[in-house]
Amino acid sequence: MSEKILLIDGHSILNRAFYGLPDLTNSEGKHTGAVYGFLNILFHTLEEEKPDYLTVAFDLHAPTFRHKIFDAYKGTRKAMPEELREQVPLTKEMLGAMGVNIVTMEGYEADDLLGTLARRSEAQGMDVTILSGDRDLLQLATDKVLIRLPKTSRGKTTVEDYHAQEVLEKYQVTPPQIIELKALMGDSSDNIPGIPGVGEKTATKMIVEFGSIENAYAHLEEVKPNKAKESLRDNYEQAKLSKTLATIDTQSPLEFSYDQAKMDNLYTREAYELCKKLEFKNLLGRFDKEAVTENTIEQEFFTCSDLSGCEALFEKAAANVAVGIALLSDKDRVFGLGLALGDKEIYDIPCGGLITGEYLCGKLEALAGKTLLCALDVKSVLKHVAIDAPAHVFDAGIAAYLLNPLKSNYTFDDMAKEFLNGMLVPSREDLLGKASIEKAWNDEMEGLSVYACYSAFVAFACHTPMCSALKDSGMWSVYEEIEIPLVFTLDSMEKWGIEVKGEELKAYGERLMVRIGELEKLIWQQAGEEFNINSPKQLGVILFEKMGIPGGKKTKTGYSTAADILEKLAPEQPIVNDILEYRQLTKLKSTYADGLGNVIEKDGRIHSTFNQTITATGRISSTEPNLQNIPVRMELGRLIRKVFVPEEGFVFLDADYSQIELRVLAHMSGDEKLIQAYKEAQDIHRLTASQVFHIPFDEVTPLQRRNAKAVNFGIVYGISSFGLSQDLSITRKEAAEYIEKYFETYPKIKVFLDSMVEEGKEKGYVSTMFGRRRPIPELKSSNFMQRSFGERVAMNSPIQGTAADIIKIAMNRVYRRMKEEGLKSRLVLQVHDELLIETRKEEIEVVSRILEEEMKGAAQLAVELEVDMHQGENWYEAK
DNA sequence: ACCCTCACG
DNA sequence: ACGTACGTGAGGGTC
Repeated sequence: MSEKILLIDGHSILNRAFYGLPDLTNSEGKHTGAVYGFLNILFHTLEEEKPDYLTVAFDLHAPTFRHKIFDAYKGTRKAMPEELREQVPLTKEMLGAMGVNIVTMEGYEADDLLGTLARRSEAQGMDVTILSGDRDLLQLATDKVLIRLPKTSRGKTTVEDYHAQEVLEKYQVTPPQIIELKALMGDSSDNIPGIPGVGEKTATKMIVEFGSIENAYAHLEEVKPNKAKESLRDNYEQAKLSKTLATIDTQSPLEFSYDQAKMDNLYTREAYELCKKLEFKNLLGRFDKEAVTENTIEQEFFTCSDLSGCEALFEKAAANVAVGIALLSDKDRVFGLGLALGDKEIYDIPCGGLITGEYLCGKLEALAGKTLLCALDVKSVLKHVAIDAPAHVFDAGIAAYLLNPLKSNYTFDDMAKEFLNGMLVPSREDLLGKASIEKAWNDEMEGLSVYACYSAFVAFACHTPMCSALKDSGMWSVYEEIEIPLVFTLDSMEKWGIEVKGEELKAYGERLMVRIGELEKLIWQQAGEEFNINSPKQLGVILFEKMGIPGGKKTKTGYSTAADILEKLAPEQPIVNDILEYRQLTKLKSTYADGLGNVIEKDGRIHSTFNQTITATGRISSTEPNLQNIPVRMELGRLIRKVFVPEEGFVFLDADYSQIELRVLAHMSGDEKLIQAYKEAQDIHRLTASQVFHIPFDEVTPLQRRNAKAVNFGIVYGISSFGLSQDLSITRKEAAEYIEKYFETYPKIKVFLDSMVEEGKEKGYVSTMFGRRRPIPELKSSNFMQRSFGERVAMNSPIQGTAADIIKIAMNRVYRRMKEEGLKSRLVLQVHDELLIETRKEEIEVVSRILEEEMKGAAQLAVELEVDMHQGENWYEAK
């Protein structure tokens, strides 16, 4: 078999990669997308071609022979965006690091070098493959010279392959005749003039018939159509010039050594380091770890699988100030442990033989009092390891969340990059793909032990820098006094769960189903056809086209059929009311009756997960299932709460803060009038109405009260006249007047809200009373919408976040007191301003007192924190 | 995977 | 002129 050489048109492939792929930047802000794309194309081609020699040709900036014969020639000088230009040297550096042969020559374009090498190699009996994005190269195709043109569209790369035969098939001309075509048609990107009035069709016809421009000129009378004939006659000299310009010089005096072009291992240590620097993590997997990672942390990873070794490790760990731990586990099993004792002592301890999950957890429990246990997610560790001492743990996930609550997840690779001096480590997905821990364990995936080691190491190594960052930003107390104790409070709530009567839930669902069936028939009847009522698309067509209900488009994808829109549009239409009822019932059925039924565990209870690192403001969230959005506003939905019941011998005590956010606002703004209002009245909305509209308290109409209430809400949300007008179905002007009057009544509130926006713009973040921060990058946006959003967020977050801080403090205190006082009652749910306690009947009085004391006493505000409390045999009654 | 709708605070 | 109230999660439809 003959040898093969792969020749690459450097600039042209780089161009393809730049325009075909989304741009990337590394954390230093360097543009790297084109380099990355180039390498991907290179690697793929190498895998397909398996060449013996490899060379990449680049243009130089110096003028070429073409410029000498034609002033206007552009060639490689066409404008290149700065983002791409700066990637050229980077690509060359990368190719250099991989030992790839690069050729350039003054006075010649890359095309000429490729052509020269193609002809020389062909003459030596080699097969040649040229990789380029430029169709001009097709003139070089022969039986032995393959031109490959990668095309990227919509992220997918396909390659067109051309030997001489394929050129003939596609263009009806031979490869050398491609030059004739280009000379006739011209090429605006190279500034090759071509001849006027001749496009692809005419040019092809001419060359197919006459073979060349010269021969066509010789038979000028036969050239058709007339326009082309005249143009060729008038522009013959120009056409010949264009031909010279378009011809690739295959005889350039290039000095070339096949020795240097010989394929060798590209995956060198230098290339690896550069890939790391540029953060091409997906490419790192291509490198042979053993050969390139001599100086990386993975060298310090060891597996310990014998009991005596394990004992020694834990003994050593106990002497440390801190250790990193990563418990490999799922909900009910432990598979192993990652343990980091230092930067150079990182172990994974898989379960097996005498090392059982119980053994490891017992060891960790014993270790907890002696050394600080650092983990990425302490709550998940608590599921297996009985620790109840906040002072014994460090939670890197929570620290990272406080330092930037806007991220969607907190992974160890991100933490390493951010807190360990840009250290690049493989991500969980790099190591395990999409596999769960259980699957990775069962499949004996290699990455699992590496995953354990990295997790433990990053948690360990981040401890010091994260603590410093928390202290520097004034969030240490939020971390230490609120969030870390909360880990244990939430863990306890998750473990207890809440009892749900499955049978009653089922019966409720069946009752809904009867009415849903009726409504479905009714709706279909009125529509005159059967359709999927749950499909907003189909429903839109029925309502707004078939039935001709007036109403415009509202969403990006079509008609809006949201409840508030339908209510405003056609409150009188029977079908609309039926649809709204249908929607309500199907929601109750699918999300609540069925949804909750599916997550009742064997103990008859639902164990939701309370997530501590999700929200931007500091609230917690609840998932699988979400127990923070159980219906309450509508009676039918509210009935679902009857299936949430306490265990035998217990009752529910439900305690909720009364208007906590508005009280927080009163405190933070220091507005005397609002503070005074809270000291005087129970009905703050009525009082607001009376003060804002200058009416005696007793004469406030229900409508005025409703309006005042909406304004109060609006203030907390970061007031805008548009939002308020939407909510109250009034004009924007009227809404603006309400707001203005409100601010006249409570002037310090305006001052406060403005100051929050100001502070946000200045510092880039706003803070709660307790120092929790929320960054607001949108405030710097040049986009009006974005910036306005940022302003509303700046007004809302300190209020919502402070309320979140307060209830978290209360939860921790309630939890601690019930524990310390040896009570059997337990906290089971938190719904932002509400706590639900499953209370032992004989403890009702003491727990009520604890709730009231700790909730009211969680913060000292200028206004009282008022708490409403109810007792019941189920959640419905207790609310 | 993304949108729409709707449940809660 | 832009086109929204703040914060969430789940289910169903659509592509």
